[in-house]
Amino acid sequence: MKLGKGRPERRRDALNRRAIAQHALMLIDADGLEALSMRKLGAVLGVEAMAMYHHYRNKAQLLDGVLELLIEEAEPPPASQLTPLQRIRRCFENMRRLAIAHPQAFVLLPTRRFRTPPVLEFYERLLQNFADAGFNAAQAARYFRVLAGFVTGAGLAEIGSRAQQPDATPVILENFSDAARFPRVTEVVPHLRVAKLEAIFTFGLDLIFAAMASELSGER
Amino acid sequence: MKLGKGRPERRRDALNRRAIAQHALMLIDADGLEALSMRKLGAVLGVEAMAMYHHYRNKAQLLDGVLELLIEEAEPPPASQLTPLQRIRRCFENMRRLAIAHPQAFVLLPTRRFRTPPVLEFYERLLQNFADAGFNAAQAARYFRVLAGFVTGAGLAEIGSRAQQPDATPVILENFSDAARFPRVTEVVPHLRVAKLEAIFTFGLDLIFAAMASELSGER
DNA sequence: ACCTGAACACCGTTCAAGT
DNA sequence: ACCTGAACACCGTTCAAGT
Repeated sequence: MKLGKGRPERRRDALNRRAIAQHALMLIDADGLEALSMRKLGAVLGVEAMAMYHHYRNKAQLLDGVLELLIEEAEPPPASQLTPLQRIRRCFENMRRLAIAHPQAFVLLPTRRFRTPPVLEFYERLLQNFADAGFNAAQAARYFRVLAGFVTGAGLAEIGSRAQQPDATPVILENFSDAARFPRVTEVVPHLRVAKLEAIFTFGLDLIFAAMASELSGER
Repeated sequence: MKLGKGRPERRRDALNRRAIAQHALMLIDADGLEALSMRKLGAVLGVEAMAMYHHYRNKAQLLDGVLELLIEEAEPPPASQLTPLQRIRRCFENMRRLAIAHPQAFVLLPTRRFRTPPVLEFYERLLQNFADAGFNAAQAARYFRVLAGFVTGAGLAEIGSRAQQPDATPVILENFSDAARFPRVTEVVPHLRVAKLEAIFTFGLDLIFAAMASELSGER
């Protein structure tokens, strides 16, 4: 039977790399990175676990596929919009949003190396904005590293704050006696509540971008 | 038989929380966080896997025990030494050293919440230095978050760079044709080699500490 | 080319039992 | 109190086989 009328559908739209990665991300969002298994993923996709090995060499490469989906959401605005510095800032603000939107998957961003073409293409576009802004390669490397370090580190910390209650802090103070035992922690913790984290993130970005702007204007 | 002469030794010095965590850290350092298993850890300690459950409720709490060992190595200098700002800086420089000394375990620092007493005590001592420097609680929260974010994020990135070759970069450019395809990445990557990372880290810390000093001197 | 199914060598954790 | 040993419900991945 060729392309006849009532020909049975190919499983469910056939498997492909992107669909597999998308469902993996959904499972991670729902149950956490550790809970992702090839078997559960297969069950969600209506397929045996081993079917995925035709599309990804192993689980590590599947996680690289998930990373590709994440960085898509951090894409800087096109070169036709805003100034280069503003585009760079948008990109890193998008990364913070990523931490909030995918708290369980976000750790892939700072822990997996950039190795697949889509991720390298993203990196290329981001670095082009540094060149457009007027930075040479050494300056771009410095500020990229400082920005990426701050944004990913702050993102992970913010995830810790948001993990449990909506107004949680990254520190767990169990009972009231802790106020006497940890007075400095007790007074600082209210200032690290979820509602205050965006202002702190902005504060950190302002600090770094002020240095970038002043370097570009030759004030150093 | 009570305390007689030739009484057989208690297994091997008896198990305790610290010894278990220390051997867990050794296994993580050797084979990675994912490779740590209760069974392998038991084998190293000459004991069944289940013996550890008498000292830690589960594997997650064991990892909190490993975190306690890590933060010991980041301890700020005592209040009798240096200025408060210098003591804070030393503490975060120690954290970077931690990333290099324990690259496979370092991710525990930004991903696990501060919940056990030894970790909270460390946090209390670190925050006391912010108070000593003259920061109020809101300022301490801001700069702590910015510093911790930058240091942990930069630490994770540096681990990626050091992962493979001694002069590796966090990006993998497979073949020469990539230079044409990713020109900006190609020119920036040499500036992110391992030998340059300490200078970039120092650059980032300088930037943040300059802002802290200027806020303290009332220039804002 | 794409998927299945059995098999291998592992996991964390429970429970009941030993001393 | 501290540890063992069997058992349960899982893992990632290999391999040979199906279509």
